[in-house]
Amino acid sequence: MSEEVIWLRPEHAAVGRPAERSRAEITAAAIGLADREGLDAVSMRKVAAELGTGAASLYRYVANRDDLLDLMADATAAEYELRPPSGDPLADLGVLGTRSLAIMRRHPWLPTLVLTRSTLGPGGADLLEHFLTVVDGLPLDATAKMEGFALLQGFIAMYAHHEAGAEGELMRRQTAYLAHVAGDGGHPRLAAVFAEAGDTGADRFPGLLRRVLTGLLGDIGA
Amino acid sequence: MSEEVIWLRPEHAAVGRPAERSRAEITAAAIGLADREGLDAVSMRKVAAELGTGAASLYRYVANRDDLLDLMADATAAEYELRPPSGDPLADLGVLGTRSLAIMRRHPWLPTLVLTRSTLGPGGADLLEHFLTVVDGLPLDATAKMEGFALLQGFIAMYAHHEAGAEGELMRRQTAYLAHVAGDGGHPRLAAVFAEAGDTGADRFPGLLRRVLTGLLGDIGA
DNA sequence: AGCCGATCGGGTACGGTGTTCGCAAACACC
DNA sequence: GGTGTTTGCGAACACCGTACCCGATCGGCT
Repeated sequence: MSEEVIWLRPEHAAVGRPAERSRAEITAAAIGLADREGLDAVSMRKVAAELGTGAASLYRYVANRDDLLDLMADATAAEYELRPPSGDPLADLGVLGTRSLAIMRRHPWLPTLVLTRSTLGPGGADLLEHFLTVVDGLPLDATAKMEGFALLQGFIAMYAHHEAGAEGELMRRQTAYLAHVAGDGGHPRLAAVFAEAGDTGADRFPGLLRRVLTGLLGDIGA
Repeated sequence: MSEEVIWLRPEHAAVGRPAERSRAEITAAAIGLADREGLDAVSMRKVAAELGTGAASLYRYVANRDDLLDLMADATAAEYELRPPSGDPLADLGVLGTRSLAIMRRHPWLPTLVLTRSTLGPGGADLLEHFLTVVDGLPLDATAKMEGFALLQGFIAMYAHHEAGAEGELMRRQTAYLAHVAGDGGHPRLAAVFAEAGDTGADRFPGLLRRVLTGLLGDIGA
């Protein structure tokens, strides 16, 4: 029944009783739920309740929960506003990365999905095509371009993931522990880092993004 | 009860009935289970069964399942064989990254944990200290060094994660879909990538690692 | 107009999960 | 030897993803 990715399976059958809902509608409900209460709240029952129906009904639209997560992740790609390349790949990738971060800030659950199951649907494919267009002139082979795309997406997801958890309880505990270890005498460099501290509110993203990009492009066009 | 990270809580009480097991023993059982059957198989019941006891008993050693996952991830850091810096940071980071990849290949579940909850325990702290020692002479501020550590770990986890799933069913479906999209006429660059193909078995890791590292270190010392 | 074939809707049920509660058992110490 | 404290762990709870089944509902054909 589900031997292929969901986007290769027909959404509705051609004959029989017509469906009352659509994949898009269910995806929207799931995204709203995740935005409000986090990814763990996206259970089949809760999404179904959001639509005023029962959990079993969702399986008419989606083979399993992972399919739904894939739909959610791919749907966010519609929030890009892809512009034709300007001719300056580094600048274009900077803009692309910034947009990506903005989207992930809007959907705090997205980094987790990107990092653990990076599935590409129609939206992801369009995004990938755009990326390939931007890096078209660069002296990179096909594999390197694909690696670049994955690496860029992954890096931004990591940044957003970290940023989203920065104010959370887990991060508080982590720094508390590292501070503890830094004071045990056996980790002088770590202690030095804590001393230098300097958690100035400056946004580190642009600089980091540039570093990653220069690494990606093989230090051309800096 | 569990306001702090598990490594800041005493493993055993000083008085009363002595415990029959240890965190290390439980961690080892969980790691064995994960190595054999994957991370999803690491349920409290299954881990307990591995030790010939009941699920509830584990909660005397661990506050919840996430604590156990943190213990597992940190325990793998013991598999590093950290050597004193040679004076060539780029080379040292190269061997460090290679070791990291080897460990993640041994424990296919590790990348997921590193990517989603990058908690540092005693092992992670030692690793971080080692990293800081290696990059000590470089003209980077404290924040940049910490970012470099996170980025390096994250990148290697992504690589290992992708590599582990390369032969799997999900990846097969993904490429099947992308091939389908590449043939729809609307994604010429993607089609070009498929045409260039060239999935030669060459190991891409060393080159990729070098790229990421040069990006990290601000293109010094290449 | 009426039937028929096929799909949809969704209640119910199954097996599994993380976690809490409560109590009996086991030890260290006075 | 009693006592205080901790551990071991079966039972129970709430929730999860998912399979099954059957009545409801439609389009197309006769």
